Amino acid sequence: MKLIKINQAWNGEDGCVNCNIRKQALFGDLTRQDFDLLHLPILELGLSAGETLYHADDAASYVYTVRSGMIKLVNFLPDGEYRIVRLLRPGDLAGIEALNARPYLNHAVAMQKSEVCQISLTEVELLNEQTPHLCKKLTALWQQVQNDADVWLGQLTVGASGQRVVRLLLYLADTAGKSEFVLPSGEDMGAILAITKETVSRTMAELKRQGLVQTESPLARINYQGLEQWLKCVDQ
Amino acid sequence: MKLIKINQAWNGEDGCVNCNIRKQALFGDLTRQDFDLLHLPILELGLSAGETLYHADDAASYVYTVRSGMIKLVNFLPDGEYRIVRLLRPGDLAGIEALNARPYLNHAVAMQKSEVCQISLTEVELLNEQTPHLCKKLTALWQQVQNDADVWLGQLTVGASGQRVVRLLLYLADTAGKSEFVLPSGEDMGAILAITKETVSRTMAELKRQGLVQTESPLARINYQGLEQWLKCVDQ
DNA sequence: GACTGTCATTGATAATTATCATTTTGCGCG
DNA sequence: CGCGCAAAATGATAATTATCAATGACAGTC
Repeated sequence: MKLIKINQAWNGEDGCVNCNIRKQALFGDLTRQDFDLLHLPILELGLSAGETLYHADDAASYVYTVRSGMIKLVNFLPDGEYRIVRLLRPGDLAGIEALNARPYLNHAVAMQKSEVCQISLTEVELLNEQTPHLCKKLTALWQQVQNDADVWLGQLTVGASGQRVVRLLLYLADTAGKSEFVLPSGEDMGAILAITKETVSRTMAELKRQGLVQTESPLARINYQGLEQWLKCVDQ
Repeated sequence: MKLIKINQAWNGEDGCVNCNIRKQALFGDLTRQDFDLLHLPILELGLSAGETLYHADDAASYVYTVRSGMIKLVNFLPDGEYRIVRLLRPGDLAGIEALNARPYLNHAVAMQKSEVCQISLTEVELLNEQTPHLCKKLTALWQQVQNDADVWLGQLTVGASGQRVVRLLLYLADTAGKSEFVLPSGEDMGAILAITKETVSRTMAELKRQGLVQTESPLARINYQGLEQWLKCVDQ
């Protein structure tokens, strides 16, 4: 984990005011005056792929706004297996459950080179008392948590393995905003879909053979409509 | 759905002040003064088993605090199958996602005879602006959403069918606070665990044979520690 | 009390997926 | 440029689970 820079929260060309994802993120609704209430500068951190942002049950002091890349939230099972319960994209907030002095629920690990802003929990709680602008955004971020859980439970852990893989590809394309995106490792895809990496590999191979997916090193490009069609046709 | 009574929010013997689950519920932290800000009385509704509280995508005007019984949140899949994504117990809030003018995400259906309090969304939003006491509770309720999603994704949709059934039984005992509770139908258990009702039935039969579970009409009594042991031993 | 529909149970079989083993590929690093 | 490691791909087999079908239990109704 590497310190990239320190933002003087509002001012300066690298301040929040110029942040390209601020609108969607925690501080999206704050005014100039609100920012003046912040006591500490905001640290921006760089993570390389595989690096851990925090561990479950860590005493939590920060939440993190994802600026770029992708962070996975991981649960470890008693038997050593692991399961990915959520993927965080730019604009998402990691560690939101730490509000009200709760521990982190999961491990947060970067899946790619990523950047996050580290925000002190006490600052968030103070701000939340002194301005009403944070509350709405927090609610929206909580709704996002529920939304994601809904997709996970309703689509990604149901049905045949092929359907799950295809739905995941569509989901990744949706969140990336385009049909080209960084493809998670086979093991990670398995941990998301609750199937083995071998089954993932076989399904991906089949989809490539059908020309619906192309991979190039870490990137995948998918035929979005083709995969949607595939979902409808198969249904088996 | 049947109107049971109308609570004058604070006053009276049937008011919120005397509610046995208020401490954990949405209004748990409100003061006498806060209640005076409420304009409308609170309706208490009775649901019989199988009755629908609201549908996904309904224009949402209310949230509901569960007072007794159990409510399931259901998603329907394109192919007609359904999936239960959460179970709501006394103290839980149904329709929390409707804050900020969002539609309901799921269908809410009573699994047993249940009672809920109907709370107007506009009242919640007004209260939230005028007193800080609601915000903390709301956060706690959101955390509960995430917590449940975590359990669902991390334990109930992973591993062999037997493990899933056992983990669900332990979960139901935990939320009921005792080892005796109303057992969902086989189909519902399947919809929670993403397995078929037949597989559920076979597993339950085996557990009964081993004396770890007893059923009596709608109730089940489990040997909690025995099932925990079973989980450890099996691991297969 | 017979009827009827719903739900649970159980069996037989087919399909799917996990597991284990092996080979291949790709990539970082000296 | 090759070495070595890790991840992916692939094959063979076993185990699990879904599916289909039939039966049994039970509650509500006329």
